[in-house]
Amino acid sequence: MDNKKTPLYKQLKQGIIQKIERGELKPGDALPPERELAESFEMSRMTVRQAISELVNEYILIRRHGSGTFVAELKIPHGRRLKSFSEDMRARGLLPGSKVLEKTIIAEPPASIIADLRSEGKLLMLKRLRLADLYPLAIETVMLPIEKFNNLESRIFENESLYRILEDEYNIKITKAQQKVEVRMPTPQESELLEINYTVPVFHFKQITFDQNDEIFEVAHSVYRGDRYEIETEIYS
Amino acid sequence: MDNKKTPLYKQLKQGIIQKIERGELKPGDALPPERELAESFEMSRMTVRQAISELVNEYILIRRHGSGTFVAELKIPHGRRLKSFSEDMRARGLLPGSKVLEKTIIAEPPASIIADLRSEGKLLMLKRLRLADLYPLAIETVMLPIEKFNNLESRIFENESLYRILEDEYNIKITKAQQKVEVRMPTPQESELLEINYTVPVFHFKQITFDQNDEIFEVAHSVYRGDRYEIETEIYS
DNA sequence: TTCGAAAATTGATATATACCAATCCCCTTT
DNA sequence: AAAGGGGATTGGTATATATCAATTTTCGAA
Repeated sequence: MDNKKTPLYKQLKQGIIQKIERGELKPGDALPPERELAESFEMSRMTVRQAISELVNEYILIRRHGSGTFVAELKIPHGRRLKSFSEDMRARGLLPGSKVLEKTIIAEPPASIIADLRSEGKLLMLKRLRLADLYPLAIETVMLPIEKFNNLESRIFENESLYRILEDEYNIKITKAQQKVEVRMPTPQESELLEINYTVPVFHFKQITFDQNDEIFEVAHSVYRGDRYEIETEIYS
Repeated sequence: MDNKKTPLYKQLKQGIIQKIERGELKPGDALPPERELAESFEMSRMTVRQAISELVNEYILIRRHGSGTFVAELKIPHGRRLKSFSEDMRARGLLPGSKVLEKTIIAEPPASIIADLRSEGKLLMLKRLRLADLYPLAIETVMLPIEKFNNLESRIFENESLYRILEDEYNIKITKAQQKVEVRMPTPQESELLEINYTVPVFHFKQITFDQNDEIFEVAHSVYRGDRYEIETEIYS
């Protein structure tokens, strides 16, 4: 993990996230004190603080002055916070997982995708089976304009959050998404991958995601099992 | 401004916010470079960065490496407004309609509703078929604690907005709602009322609605045809 | 004039240090 | 055993400095 390209504080951040996702750190657990982390990872306390600060901003950790830093309790849905699959699962107390089904470069994207992305270049298509507690929950197909994300395909591994890679490696901050949700019956291929009977309906999410410059950087289609998933939202007038 | 109690970086943060609010800094405008701010406000650059970092996290400023720091473009306040069925239909260019199926007083509400409403009294149950351009689109079941709404049952007529009655006659203002959305197959009764084949899946919305005092005043269940309805949302992080 | 390389500018990462402030915890006193 | 005081622990604020990396600007060569 001593990659010279990735900043130190991001490496620490990743390490902490992994410990949480592996269950080595559970909600309510205390992190080692900042001074201790600094010493054991051989970095300055300021650098440790930068890693922790970002995690606090993402509601993953909580700081208590004089007391310590703790893994955040799983909470009621964060209003309408935009969540990645991993965050969503964690918030529901489930272990997120992922299995890459397809990773392809599409030279000539279909017209509907071009219209959504407002760009005509080549696409990276990433199709993943999403797991919750090791059982299939969703099929997610993400399409990204390849020219914006150099060498992205080689950085994608199983069980790693795509959004985190985009944020940490390409400095993309997700700010907004437009989403349409339909309900329909699964295709034969979908019901096989999701391991459901053909009589179980599915959610079909169609999402367009915007970065901090209000540019579209992703079009995603997700198909969720209707028998094991429900949407929770809080709406304001 | 040299208040010894408030941290330096917060003072700077406040100052920047005020300049934006007064219009001295407009969306798209560049802030002075960090080194310059540090010098003119007589603080270290790290302190300046802390102030700016918090504003970046709040999407008030945007940093561009090598270029500068800028005031963020205005966000659209809220993508997800709480809409009544009528508003929702009109926004989609459809003519809303309504047909009362049942209007009953329930003396002994089921446990699940008591838990949601946090009140044990009698309920008014109102079950309506919702129409879009005169065709059935949804079945909506609303439950209200009768003691809060004296004589409400006699004021409900066809094709009148329940929310409007509550607001005008009982001074209830809707502020917030929690919603869960499931997908499932319709019951025989539902498919008959909605005039759909038994193979067409439906959305099932379960909503708890809060008034201006954060008190729950309504529990609603709605079943929407999956072949003629889709959810559209805009999500922010 | 146009292209491209070099320089300047600006934010990003990282270290070392100092002291303040809230909380915790142990030990003394009652 | 309970209450209180006071030091130890832990996060919070602030400075000074150095170097890297992305972008913009400048300016010379073609």
